[in-house]
Amino acid sequence: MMNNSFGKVRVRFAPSPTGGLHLGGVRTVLYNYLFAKKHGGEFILRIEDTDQTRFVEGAEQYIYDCLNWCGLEPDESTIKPGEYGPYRQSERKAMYREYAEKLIKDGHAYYAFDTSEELEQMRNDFKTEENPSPQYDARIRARMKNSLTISAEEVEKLLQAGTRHVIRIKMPENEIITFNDLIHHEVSFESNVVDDKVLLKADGMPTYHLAVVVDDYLMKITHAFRGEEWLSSAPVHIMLWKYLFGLNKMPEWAHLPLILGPNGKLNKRDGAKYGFPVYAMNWTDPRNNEFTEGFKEKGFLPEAFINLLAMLGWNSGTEKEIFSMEEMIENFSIERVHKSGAKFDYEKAKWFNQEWIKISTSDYLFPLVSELLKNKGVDIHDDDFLKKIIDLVKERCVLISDFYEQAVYFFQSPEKLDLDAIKPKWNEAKTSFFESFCNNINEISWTTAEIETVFKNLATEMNIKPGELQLPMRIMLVGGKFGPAVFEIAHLIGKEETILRIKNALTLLNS
RNA sequence: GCCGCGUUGGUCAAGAGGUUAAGACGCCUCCCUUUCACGGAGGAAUCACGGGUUCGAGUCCCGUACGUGGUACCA
Repeated sequence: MMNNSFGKVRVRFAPSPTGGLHLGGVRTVLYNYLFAKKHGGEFILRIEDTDQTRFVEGAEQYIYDCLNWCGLEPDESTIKPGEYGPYRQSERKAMYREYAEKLIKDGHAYYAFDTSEELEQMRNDFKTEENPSPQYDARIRARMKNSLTISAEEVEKLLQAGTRHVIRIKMPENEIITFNDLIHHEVSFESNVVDDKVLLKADGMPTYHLAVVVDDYLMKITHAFRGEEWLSSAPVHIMLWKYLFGLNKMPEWAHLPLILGPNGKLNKRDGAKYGFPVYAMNWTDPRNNEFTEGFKEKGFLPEAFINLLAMLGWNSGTEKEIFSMEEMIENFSIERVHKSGAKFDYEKAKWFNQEWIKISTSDYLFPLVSELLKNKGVDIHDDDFLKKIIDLVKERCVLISDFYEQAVYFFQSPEKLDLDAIKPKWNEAKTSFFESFCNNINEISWTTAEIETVFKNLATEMNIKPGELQLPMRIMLVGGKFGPAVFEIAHLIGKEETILRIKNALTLLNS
Protein backbone atom coordinates (compact mmCIF):
# COMPACT_ATOMS: atom_id res chain seq x y z
CA MET A 1 0.00 0.00 0.00
CA MET A 2 3.08 2.17 0.05
CA ASN A 3 1.93 3.44 -3.26
CA ASN A 4 5.01 5.22 -4.40
CA SER A 5 3.66 5.96 -7.81
CA PHE A 6 2.05 8.90 -6.03
CA GLY A 7 5.34 10.22 -4.84
CA LYS A 8 5.25 11.84 -1.47
CA VAL A 9 2.39 10.84 0.79
CA ARG A 10 -0.09 13.66 1.28
CA VAL A 11 -3.23 13.31 3.36
CA ARG A 12 -5.83 15.76 4.48
CA PHE A 13 -8.47 16.38 7.08
CA ALA A 14 -11.28 18.49 5.75
CA PRO A 15 -13.72 19.62 8.39
CA SER A 16 -16.59 22.00 8.00
CA PRO A 17 -16.39 24.88 10.42
CA THR A 18 -19.86 24.30 11.76
CA GLY A 19 -19.32 23.41 15.38
CA GLY A 20 -17.39 21.35 17.87
CA LEU A 21 -14.84 18.73 16.97
CA HIS A 22 -15.97 15.39 18.29
CA LEU A 23 -14.21 12.13 19.06
CA GLY A 24 -14.65 10.70 15.61
CA GLY A 25 -13.30 13.82 13.96
CA VAL A 26 -10.20 13.86 16.09
CA ARG A 27 -9.63 10.19 15.42
CA THR A 28 -9.87 10.81 11.69
CA VAL A 29 -7.25 13.51 12.07
CA LEU A 30 -5.13 11.18 14.15
CA TYR A 31 -5.13 8.34 11.64
CA ASN A 32 -4.36 10.78 8.85
CA TYR A 33 -1.58 12.29 10.86
CA LEU A 34 -0.07 8.98 11.93
CA PHE A 35 -0.14 7.68 8.41
CA ALA A 36 1.48 10.81 7.03
CA LYS A 37 4.21 10.90 9.64
CA LYS A 38 4.86 7.20 9.34
CA HIS A 39 5.54 7.59 5.65
CA GLY A 40 7.38 10.85 5.85
CA GLY A 41 4.46 12.60 4.25
CA GLU A 42 2.43 15.72 4.78
CA PHE A 43 -0.78 16.36 6.61
CA ILE A 44 -2.98 19.08 5.19
CA LEU A 45 -5.92 20.82 6.81
CA ARG A 46 -8.52 22.07 4.40
CA ILE A 47 -11.53 24.01 5.54
CA GLU A 48 -14.69 22.86 3.80
CA ASP A 49 -16.86 25.91 4.18
CA THR A 50 -18.92 25.54 1.05
CA ASP A 51 -22.19 25.65 2.90
CA GLN A 52 -22.51 29.30 3.75
CA THR A 53 -25.75 28.78 5.58
CA ARG A 54 -24.00 26.69 8.18
CA PHE A 55 -21.08 28.96 8.85
CA VAL A 56 -20.40 29.33 12.55
CA GLU A 57 -18.31 32.10 13.98
CA GLY A 58 -15.21 30.85 15.73
CA ALA A 59 -15.53 27.27 14.59
CA GLU A 60 -12.45 27.40 12.41
CA GLN A 61 -10.27 28.79 15.15
CA TYR A 62 -11.68 26.19 17.49
CA ILE A 63 -10.51 23.42 15.16
CA TYR A 64 -7.00 24.81 15.23
CA ASP A 65 -7.11 25.04 19.01
CA CYS A 66 -8.15 21.42 19.28
CA LEU A 67 -5.50 20.19 16.88
CA ASN A 68 -2.94 22.23 18.71
CA TRP A 69 -3.95 20.76 22.05
CA CYS A 70 -3.83 17.25 20.62
CA GLY A 71 -0.42 17.79 19.11
CA LEU A 72 -1.70 17.16 15.59
CA GLU A 73 -0.40 20.18 13.77
CA PRO A 74 -1.04 20.32 10.03
CA ASP A 75 1.89 20.86 7.71
CA GLU A 76 -0.27 23.01 5.48
CA SER A 77 -3.40 24.92 6.37
CA THR A 78 -5.06 28.30 6.12
CA ILE A 79 -2.71 29.60 8.77
CA LYS A 80 0.35 27.89 7.36
CA PRO A 81 -0.15 27.90 3.61
CA GLY A 82 1.91 25.63 1.42
CA GLU A 83 2.00 25.81 -2.35
CA TYR A 84 -1.48 24.38 -2.89
CA GLY A 85 -3.60 27.14 -1.42
CA PRO A 86 -5.96 28.60 -0.73
CA TYR A 87 -6.90 26.08 1.92
CA ARG A 88 -10.39 27.37 2.50
CA GLN A 89 -12.84 26.16 -0.11
CA SER A 90 -14.87 29.33 -0.16
CA GLU A 91 -11.74 31.03 -1.46
CA ARG A 92 -11.36 28.50 -4.24
CA LYS A 93 -14.86 29.02 -5.53
CA ALA A 94 -13.86 30.01 -9.05
CA MET A 95 -11.92 26.80 -9.66
CA TYR A 96 -14.85 24.48 -9.22
CA ARG A 97 -17.09 25.92 -11.90
CA GLU A 98 -14.43 25.33 -14.48
CA TYR A 99 -14.38 21.60 -13.72
CA ALA A 100 -18.14 21.39 -13.59
CA GLU A 101 -18.35 23.00 -17.04
CA LYS A 102 -15.79 20.58 -18.33
CA LEU A 103 -17.96 17.72 -17.18
CA ILE A 104 -20.90 19.17 -19.02
CA LYS A 105 -18.86 19.57 -22.14
CA ASP A 106 -17.84 15.92 -21.93
CA GLY A 107 -21.39 14.81 -21.38
CA HIS A 108 -20.95 13.74 -17.78
CA ALA A 109 -22.96 16.48 -16.17
CA TYR A 110 -25.80 18.81 -17.01
CA TYR A 111 -27.53 22.00 -15.98
CA ALA A 112 -30.66 21.56 -13.92
CA PHE A 113 -33.13 24.36 -13.51
CA ASP A 114 -35.58 22.78 -11.15
CA THR A 115 -36.61 24.90 -8.23
CA SER A 116 -36.70 23.46 -4.77
CA GLU A 117 -40.49 23.45 -4.99
CA GLU A 118 -40.33 21.43 -8.16
CA LEU A 119 -37.96 19.00 -6.55
CA GLU A 120 -40.24 18.61 -3.63
CA GLN A 121 -43.14 18.10 -5.99
CA MET A 122 -41.19 15.41 -7.81
CA ARG A 123 -40.34 13.60 -4.58
CA ASN A 124 -43.93 13.68 -3.66
CA ASP A 125 -45.26 12.59 -7.03
CA PHE A 126 -42.97 9.64 -7.36
CA LYS A 127 -43.10 8.54 -3.78
CA THR A 128 -44.42 5.04 -3.34
CA GLU A 129 -44.43 2.62 -0.49
CA GLU A 130 -41.43 0.74 -1.84
CA ASN A 131 -39.63 3.93 -2.72
CA PRO A 132 -40.28 6.56 -0.06
CA SER A 133 -37.49 8.81 -1.23
CA PRO A 134 -37.25 9.03 -5.02
CA GLN A 135 -33.91 10.10 -6.34
CA TYR A 136 -32.93 12.37 -9.17
CA ASP A 137 -31.75 9.48 -11.30
CA ALA A 138 -31.75 8.37 -14.90
CA ARG A 139 -35.48 7.75 -14.89
CA ILE A 140 -36.45 10.95 -13.13
CA ARG A 141 -34.06 13.31 -14.86
CA ALA A 142 -35.87 12.71 -18.14
CA ARG A 143 -38.96 14.32 -16.62
CA MET A 144 -37.29 17.30 -15.03
CA LYS A 145 -36.18 20.67 -16.29
CA ASN A 146 -32.56 20.30 -17.25
CA SER A 147 -30.20 20.59 -20.19
CA LEU A 148 -30.92 16.99 -21.06
CA THR A 149 -34.61 17.61 -21.54
CA ILE A 150 -34.75 21.06 -23.02
CA SER A 151 -33.15 22.41 -26.15
CA ALA A 152 -29.68 23.87 -26.24
CA GLU A 153 -31.09 27.23 -27.30
CA GLU A 154 -33.43 27.35 -24.40
CA VAL A 155 -30.67 26.36 -22.01
CA GLU A 156 -28.55 29.12 -23.39
CA LYS A 157 -31.39 31.55 -22.96
CA LEU A 158 -31.98 30.54 -19.38
CA LEU A 159 -28.29 30.83 -18.59
CA GLN A 160 -28.08 34.24 -20.23
CA ALA A 161 -31.03 35.38 -18.18
CA GLY A 162 -29.18 34.35 -15.07
CA THR A 163 -31.73 31.73 -14.10
CA ARG A 164 -30.86 29.95 -10.91
CA HIS A 165 -29.53 26.53 -11.71
CA VAL A 166 -27.29 23.78 -10.45
CA ILE A 167 -24.98 21.40 -12.21
CA ARG A 168 -25.61 17.71 -11.62
CA ILE A 169 -23.50 14.72 -12.41
CA LYS A 170 -25.00 12.37 -14.97
CA MET A 171 -24.57 8.97 -13.43
CA PRO A 172 -24.06 6.18 -15.94
CA GLU A 173 -26.66 3.47 -16.30
CA ASN A 174 -26.18 -0.21 -15.58
CA GLU A 175 -22.63 0.00 -14.48
CA ILE A 176 -20.99 -1.61 -11.52
CA ILE A 177 -18.76 0.89 -9.80
CA THR A 178 -16.05 -0.89 -7.89
CA PHE A 179 -13.16 0.46 -5.96
CA ASN A 180 -10.65 -0.72 -3.46
CA ASP A 181 -10.76 0.55 0.07
CA LEU A 182 -7.74 0.13 2.29
CA ILE A 183 -9.94 -1.03 5.15
CA HIS A 184 -12.96 -2.60 3.49
CA HIS A 185 -11.11 -3.91 0.45
CA GLU A 186 -13.31 -4.29 -2.60
CA VAL A 187 -16.56 -2.35 -2.40
CA SER A 188 -19.01 -2.06 -5.23
CA PHE A 189 -22.20 -0.24 -6.08
CA GLU A 190 -24.67 -0.40 -8.86
CA SER A 191 -24.66 2.91 -10.69
CA ASN A 192 -28.44 2.85 -11.02
CA VAL A 193 -28.98 3.29 -7.33
CA VAL A 194 -26.78 6.37 -7.14
CA ASP A 195 -28.55 9.59 -7.97
CA ASP A 196 -27.40 12.56 -9.99
CA LYS A 197 -25.83 14.50 -7.18
CA VAL A 198 -25.63 18.24 -7.37
CA LEU A 199 -22.05 19.23 -8.08
CA LEU A 200 -22.36 22.98 -8.22
CA LYS A 201 -25.01 24.74 -6.22
CA ALA A 202 -27.11 27.66 -7.37
CA ASP A 203 -24.93 30.06 -5.41
CA GLY A 204 -21.93 28.90 -7.42
CA MET A 205 -20.41 26.99 -4.55
CA PRO A 206 -19.48 23.38 -5.11
CA THR A 207 -21.01 20.64 -3.05
CA TYR A 208 -18.74 18.38 -1.07
CA HIS A 209 -18.75 15.87 -3.91
CA LEU A 210 -17.17 18.14 -6.48
CA ALA A 211 -14.98 19.94 -3.99
CA VAL A 212 -13.29 16.88 -2.53
CA VAL A 213 -12.40 15.49 -5.87
CA VAL A 214 -11.13 18.73 -7.33
CA ASP A 215 -9.22 19.70 -4.23
CA ASP A 216 -7.76 16.29 -3.60
CA TYR A 217 -6.48 16.38 -7.14
CA LEU A 218 -5.18 19.92 -7.02
CA MET A 219 -3.61 19.40 -3.62
CA LYS A 220 -1.99 16.16 -4.76
CA ILE A 221 -3.61 14.07 -2.07
CA THR A 222 -2.39 10.49 -2.22
CA HIS A 223 -4.51 8.89 0.48
CA ALA A 224 -7.99 9.98 1.40
CA PHE A 225 -9.19 8.85 4.81
CA ARG A 226 -12.60 9.81 6.04
CA GLY A 227 -15.45 8.51 8.15
CA GLU A 228 -17.55 5.64 6.97
CA GLU A 229 -20.57 7.89 6.58
CA TRP A 230 -18.97 8.79 3.26
CA LEU A 231 -18.83 5.29 1.90
CA SER A 232 -22.23 5.50 0.24
CA SER A 233 -21.27 8.56 -1.72
CA ALA A 234 -17.93 7.14 -2.78
CA PRO A 235 -19.30 6.01 -6.17
CA VAL A 236 -20.01 9.65 -7.05
CA HIS A 237 -16.44 10.53 -6.20
CA ILE A 238 -15.08 7.59 -8.14
CA MET A 239 -17.01 8.66 -11.23
CA LEU A 240 -15.80 12.23 -10.89
CA TRP A 241 -12.24 11.04 -10.68
CA LYS A 242 -12.75 8.90 -13.72
CA TYR A 243 -14.29 11.72 -15.75
CA LEU A 244 -12.04 14.52 -14.59
CA PHE A 245 -8.57 13.27 -13.84
CA GLY A 246 -8.41 9.54 -14.47
CA LEU A 247 -8.68 6.70 -12.02
CA ASN A 248 -4.94 6.22 -12.02
CA LYS A 249 -4.55 9.59 -10.34
CA MET A 250 -7.12 8.85 -7.70
CA PRO A 251 -5.96 8.65 -4.10
CA GLU A 252 -6.28 5.45 -2.14
CA TRP A 253 -9.41 5.48 -0.05
CA ALA A 254 -9.91 4.37 3.50
CA HIS A 255 -13.29 4.69 5.16
CA LEU A 256 -12.84 4.70 8.89
CA PRO A 257 -15.32 2.91 11.13
CA LEU A 258 -17.66 5.05 13.17
CA ILE A 259 -17.34 5.68 16.88
CA LEU A 260 -20.63 4.82 18.52
CA GLY A 261 -22.29 6.01 21.68
CA PRO A 262 -24.02 3.86 24.29
CA ASN A 263 -27.00 3.46 21.96
CA GLY A 264 -25.98 3.84 18.42
CA LYS A 265 -24.38 6.83 16.84
CA LEU A 266 -22.37 8.99 19.17
CA ASN A 267 -23.67 12.51 19.43
CA LYS A 268 -23.16 15.44 21.71
CA ARG A 269 -26.34 14.62 23.57
CA ASP A 270 -24.85 11.32 24.68
CA GLY A 271 -22.20 13.28 26.49
CA ALA A 272 -24.65 15.32 28.49
CA LYS A 273 -26.79 12.28 29.10
CA TYR A 274 -24.07 9.94 30.29
CA GLY A 275 -21.69 12.44 31.79
CA PHE A 276 -18.75 12.19 29.48
CA PRO A 277 -17.24 14.65 27.04
CA VAL A 278 -17.74 14.21 23.33
CA TYR A 279 -15.74 17.12 21.96
CA ALA A 280 -12.00 17.59 22.21
CA MET A 281 -12.37 20.94 23.93
CA ASN A 282 -15.22 22.91 25.43
CA TRP A 283 -17.43 24.40 22.80
CA THR A 284 -20.24 26.89 23.09
CA ASP A 285 -22.33 27.34 20.01
CA PRO A 286 -22.51 31.10 19.45
CA ARG A 287 -25.92 30.78 17.83
CA ASN A 288 -27.75 29.40 20.83
CA ASN A 289 -25.18 29.35 23.60
CA GLU A 290 -25.43 25.61 23.78
CA PHE A 291 -22.46 24.25 25.69
CA THR A 292 -20.74 20.95 25.06
CA GLU A 293 -18.01 19.70 27.31
CA GLY A 294 -14.53 18.85 26.06
CA PHE A 295 -11.98 16.27 27.09
CA LYS A 296 -9.37 18.91 27.80
CA GLU A 297 -11.43 20.79 30.35
CA LYS A 298 -12.76 17.56 31.81
CA GLY A 299 -9.21 16.84 32.91
CA PHE A 300 -7.76 14.66 30.19
CA LEU A 301 -4.16 14.78 29.14
CA PRO A 302 -3.83 15.18 25.38
CA GLU A 303 -1.52 12.16 25.30
CA ALA A 304 -4.23 10.05 26.89
CA PHE A 305 -6.95 11.42 24.66
CA ILE A 306 -4.99 10.65 21.52
CA ASN A 307 -3.98 7.27 22.88
CA LEU A 308 -7.49 6.16 23.71
CA LEU A 309 -8.75 7.36 20.35
CA ALA A 310 -6.04 5.46 18.55
CA MET A 311 -7.03 2.25 20.28
CA LEU A 312 -10.66 2.74 19.37
CA GLY A 313 -10.52 1.17 15.96
CA TRP A 314 -6.90 0.25 15.68
CA ASN A 315 -4.68 -2.26 17.39
CA SER A 316 -0.99 -2.88 16.99
CA GLY A 317 -1.43 -6.62 17.23
CA THR A 318 0.55 -6.72 20.45
CA GLU A 319 -0.63 -6.39 24.02
CA LYS A 320 0.69 -2.89 24.27
CA GLU A 321 -1.99 -0.29 24.87
CA ILE A 322 -0.17 2.76 26.12
CA PHE A 323 1.45 4.50 23.20
CA SER A 324 3.17 7.83 22.92
CA MET A 325 2.71 9.75 19.70
CA GLU A 326 6.12 8.60 18.51
CA GLU A 327 5.28 4.99 19.24
CA MET A 328 1.97 5.30 17.46
CA ILE A 329 3.62 6.76 14.40
CA GLU A 330 6.09 3.94 14.39
CA ASN A 331 3.51 1.20 14.80
CA PHE A 332 0.54 2.52 12.89
CA SER A 333 -0.71 0.82 9.79
CA ILE A 334 -3.98 1.49 8.05
CA GLU A 335 -4.47 -2.24 7.38
CA ARG A 336 -4.85 -2.83 11.07
CA VAL A 337 -7.72 -0.40 11.35
CA HIS A 338 -10.91 -2.31 12.03
CA LYS A 339 -13.89 -2.56 9.78
CA SER A 340 -16.54 -2.34 12.43
CA GLY A 341 -17.64 0.60 14.53
CA ALA A 342 -16.56 0.78 18.14
CA LYS A 343 -18.67 1.77 21.08
CA PHE A 344 -17.01 4.45 23.15
CA ASP A 345 -16.43 3.35 26.74
CA TYR A 346 -15.84 6.20 29.14
CA GLU A 347 -14.53 3.89 31.87
CA LYS A 348 -11.75 2.72 29.62
CA ALA A 349 -11.11 6.28 28.55
CA LYS A 350 -10.55 7.28 32.14
CA TRP A 351 -8.19 4.36 32.62
CA PHE A 352 -6.03 5.67 29.79
CA ASN A 353 -5.91 9.04 31.46
CA GLN A 354 -4.95 7.57 34.79
CA GLU A 355 -2.17 5.60 33.15
CA TRP A 356 -0.87 8.74 31.49
CA ILE A 357 -1.00 10.73 34.70
CA LYS A 358 0.93 7.95 36.39
CA ILE A 359 3.73 7.98 33.87
CA SER A 360 3.89 11.76 33.57
CA THR A 361 6.54 13.58 35.54
CA SER A 362 5.66 16.16 38.15
CA ASP A 363 7.44 18.74 36.02
CA TYR A 364 5.06 18.01 33.18
CA LEU A 365 1.98 17.93 35.38
CA PHE A 366 2.98 20.98 37.38
CA PRO A 367 1.54 23.75 35.18
CA LEU A 368 -1.77 21.93 34.86
CA VAL A 369 -2.16 21.21 38.54
CA SER A 370 -0.88 24.61 39.48
CA GLU A 371 -3.47 26.29 37.30
CA LEU A 372 -6.19 24.08 38.71
CA LEU A 373 -5.33 24.90 42.29
CA LYS A 374 -4.91 28.59 41.63
CA ASN A 375 -8.30 28.72 39.98
CA LYS A 376 -9.74 27.17 43.09
CA GLY A 377 -8.10 29.84 45.20
CA VAL A 378 -5.29 27.76 46.61
CA ASP A 379 -2.14 29.71 47.33
CA ILE A 380 0.95 27.98 45.98
CA HIS A 381 3.94 29.50 47.64
CA ASP A 382 6.50 26.91 46.69
CA ASP A 383 6.69 25.20 43.28
CA ASP A 384 8.96 22.42 44.43
CA PHE A 385 6.62 21.65 47.27
CA LEU A 386 3.73 21.26 44.81
CA LYS A 387 5.83 19.02 42.60
CA LYS A 388 6.56 16.79 45.56
CA ILE A 389 2.85 16.61 46.30
CA ILE A 390 2.07 15.77 42.69
CA ASP A 391 4.42 12.81 42.78
CA LEU A 392 2.84 11.68 46.01
CA VAL A 393 -0.76 11.75 44.84
CA LYS A 394 -0.72 11.33 41.08
CA GLU A 395 -1.42 7.61 41.13
CA ARG A 396 -4.67 8.46 42.91
CA CYS A 397 -5.86 10.79 40.15
CA VAL A 398 -7.92 9.71 37.20
CA LEU A 399 -8.58 13.20 35.87
CA ILE A 400 -6.43 16.28 36.29
CA SER A 401 -9.29 17.80 38.24
CA ASP A 402 -8.85 15.07 40.87
CA PHE A 403 -5.64 16.76 41.91
CA TYR A 404 -7.68 19.34 43.74
CA GLU A 405 -9.20 16.94 46.21
CA GLN A 406 -6.02 14.91 46.43
CA ALA A 407 -3.71 17.84 47.04
CA VAL A 408 -5.66 20.68 48.59
CA TYR A 409 -5.19 19.55 52.20
CA PHE A 410 -1.46 20.01 51.85
CA PHE A 411 -2.12 23.70 51.47
CA GLN A 412 -5.07 24.36 53.72
CA SER A 413 -6.98 22.68 56.52
CA PRO A 414 -9.73 20.46 55.25
CA GLU A 415 -13.04 22.25 55.19
CA LYS A 416 -14.99 19.25 56.29
CA LEU A 417 -13.88 16.33 58.42
CA ASP A 418 -15.45 12.95 57.91
CA LEU A 419 -15.98 12.54 61.65
CA ASP A 420 -18.67 9.92 61.13
CA ALA A 421 -15.91 7.55 60.14
CA ILE A 422 -14.33 7.70 63.58
CA LYS A 423 -17.00 8.85 66.00
CA PRO A 424 -18.55 5.44 66.67
CA LYS A 425 -15.26 4.16 68.04
CA TRP A 426 -14.15 7.34 69.69
CA ASN A 427 -13.41 7.42 73.41
CA GLU A 428 -11.62 9.26 76.20
CA ALA A 429 -8.46 7.26 75.79
CA LYS A 430 -8.12 8.39 72.22
CA THR A 431 -8.63 11.98 73.15
CA SER A 432 -5.87 11.82 75.67
CA PHE A 433 -3.67 9.98 73.22
CA PHE A 434 -3.87 12.82 70.74
CA GLU A 435 -3.41 15.43 73.44
CA SER A 436 -0.23 13.72 74.56
CA PHE A 437 0.83 13.20 70.99
CA CYS A 438 0.66 16.92 70.35
CA ASN A 439 2.88 17.53 73.33
CA ASN A 440 5.34 14.80 72.42
CA ILE A 441 5.87 15.90 68.86
CA ASN A 442 6.53 19.43 69.94
CA GLU A 443 10.14 18.71 70.73
CA ILE A 444 11.12 16.20 68.06
CA SER A 445 12.97 16.79 64.86
CA TRP A 446 10.30 16.84 62.16
CA THR A 447 10.94 13.79 60.00
CA THR A 448 8.46 11.21 58.82
CA ALA A 449 10.26 8.41 60.65
CA GLU A 450 10.46 10.36 63.88
CA ILE A 451 6.77 11.25 63.83
CA GLU A 452 5.87 7.64 63.27
CA THR A 453 8.13 6.46 66.09
CA VAL A 454 6.66 8.89 68.56
CA PHE A 455 3.17 7.93 67.45
CA LYS A 456 3.74 4.22 67.84
CA ASN A 457 5.62 4.43 71.09
CA LEU A 458 2.91 6.51 72.66
CA ALA A 459 0.26 4.11 71.43
CA THR A 460 2.07 1.15 72.94
CA GLU A 461 2.59 3.06 76.13
CA MET A 462 -1.11 3.84 76.38
CA ASN A 463 -2.04 0.36 75.30
CA ILE A 464 -3.98 1.32 72.20
CA LYS A 465 -3.43 -0.40 68.87
CA PRO A 466 -1.69 2.07 66.54
CA GLY A 467 -4.00 0.94 63.79
CA GLU A 468 -7.00 2.28 65.64
CA LEU A 469 -5.38 5.66 65.85
CA GLN A 470 -4.15 6.01 62.32
CA LEU A 471 -7.54 6.48 60.75
CA PRO A 472 -8.51 9.24 63.19
CA MET A 473 -5.19 10.91 62.57
CA ARG A 474 -5.83 10.73 58.84
CA ILE A 475 -9.30 12.21 59.14
CA MET A 476 -7.89 15.03 61.27
CA LEU A 477 -5.23 15.92 58.75
CA VAL A 478 -6.87 15.08 55.45
CA GLY A 479 -10.56 15.26 56.15
CA GLY A 480 -11.37 11.90 54.62
CA LYS A 481 -10.29 8.33 54.10
CA PHE A 482 -7.83 8.87 51.33
CA GLY A 483 -4.35 10.07 50.52
CA PRO A 484 -0.82 8.82 51.03
CA ALA A 485 0.79 7.67 54.27
CA VAL A 486 -0.37 9.79 57.25
CA PHE A 487 3.03 10.44 58.71
CA GLU A 488 4.28 11.61 55.37
CA ILE A 489 1.39 14.02 55.23
CA ALA A 490 2.09 15.28 58.73
CA HIS A 491 5.70 15.76 57.80
CA LEU A 492 4.82 17.77 54.71
CA ILE A 493 2.26 20.06 56.27
CA GLY A 494 4.58 20.84 59.16
CA LYS A 495 4.56 20.54 62.89
CA GLU A 496 2.48 23.59 63.69
CA GLU A 497 -0.20 22.79 61.17
CA THR A 498 -0.35 19.17 62.30
CA ILE A 499 -0.88 20.16 65.91
CA LEU A 500 -3.42 22.77 64.89
CA ARG A 501 -5.48 20.31 62.87
CA ILE A 502 -5.40 17.69 65.61
CA LYS A 503 -6.55 20.19 68.21
CA ASN A 504 -9.32 21.49 65.98
CA ALA A 505 -10.57 18.01 65.38
CA LEU A 506 -10.41 17.21 69.06
CA THR A 507 -12.68 20.07 69.98
CA LEU A 508 -15.11 19.03 67.27
CA LEU A 509 -15.08 15.43 68.46
CA ASN A 510 -15.64 16.31 72.06
CA SER A 511 -18.36 18.84 71.59
C1' G B 1 -38.49 0.84 1.28
C1' C B 2 -33.84 0.74 -1.44
C1' C B 3 -28.40 0.65 -1.35
C1' G B 4 -23.74 0.17 1.32
C1' C B 5 -20.98 -1.44 5.53
C1' G B 6 -20.55 -4.39 9.74
C1' U B 7 -21.40 -8.66 13.69
C1' U B 8 -15.45 -12.77 18.85
C1' G B 9 -17.41 -11.91 26.66
C1' G B 10 -21.05 -5.74 29.38
C1' U B 11 -17.04 -2.62 26.45
C1' C B 12 -12.27 -2.28 23.48
C1' A B 13 -10.11 -6.35 21.16
C1' A B 14 -6.00 -10.73 19.55
C1' G B 15 -7.04 -14.38 16.22
C1' A B 16 -5.19 -14.40 8.80
C1' G B 17 -8.66 -23.61 8.63
C1' G B 18 -6.23 -27.44 13.43
C1' U B 19 -4.93 -22.56 19.99
C1' U B 20 -7.01 -25.13 26.66
C1' A B 21 -10.41 -18.69 21.91
C1' A B 22 -4.63 -13.74 23.97
C1' G B 23 -4.77 -9.19 26.49
C1' A B 24 -7.09 -4.62 28.42
C1' C B 25 -11.33 -1.87 30.78
C1' G B 26 -15.34 -2.74 34.04
C1' C B 27 -17.26 -6.31 37.67
C1' C B 28 -16.45 -10.07 41.71
C1' U B 29 -12.93 -12.83 45.27
C1' C B 30 -8.29 -12.79 47.64
C1' C B 31 -3.13 -10.73 48.88
C1' C B 32 -0.43 -6.16 49.98
C1' U B 33 -1.95 -1.65 52.81
C1' U B 34 -5.38 -1.25 59.92
C1' U B 35 -7.13 5.04 54.52
C1' C B 36 -7.55 5.64 49.40
C1' A B 37 -4.87 4.49 45.24
C1' C B 38 -0.95 1.63 43.09
C1' G B 39 0.79 -3.33 42.67
C1' G B 40 -0.01 -8.79 42.73
C1' A B 41 -3.09 -13.66 42.38
C1' G B 42 -7.66 -15.57 40.69
C1' G B 43 -13.16 -15.88 38.57
C1' A B 44 -16.76 -15.37 34.63
C1' A B 45 -17.19 -16.02 26.20
C1' U B 46 -17.75 -21.93 22.38
C1' C B 47 -17.01 -16.62 18.58
C1' A B 48 -25.37 -13.31 16.23
C1' C B 49 -28.32 -17.49 14.15
C1' G B 50 -29.15 -21.33 10.24
C1' G B 51 -27.22 -23.90 6.32
C1' G B 52 -23.17 -25.48 3.50
C1' U B 53 -17.52 -26.39 1.87
C1' U B 54 -13.70 -29.32 4.57
C1' C B 55 -10.81 -34.94 7.79
C1' G B 56 -11.31 -30.28 10.61
C1' A B 57 -14.43 -23.39 10.67
C1' G B 58 -14.51 -17.90 15.05
C1' U B 59 -11.55 -18.20 10.64
C1' C B 60 -14.08 -19.83 3.50
C1' C B 61 -19.29 -19.60 0.91
C1' C B 62 -24.71 -18.68 1.06
C1' G B 63 -29.01 -17.17 3.60
C1' U B 64 -31.54 -14.92 7.97
C1' A B 65 -31.51 -11.67 12.04
C1' C B 66 -29.63 -7.53 14.26
C1' G B 67 -26.77 -3.01 14.26
C1' U B 68 -25.04 1.08 11.59
C1' G B 69 -24.38 4.69 7.50
C1' G B 70 -26.51 6.85 3.11
C1' U B 71 -30.82 7.91 0.39
C1' A B 72 -30.34 17.05 0.72
C1' C B 73 -28.61 22.86 -3.84
C1' C B 74 -25.24 19.36 4.62
C1' A B 75 -20.79 18.02 5.16
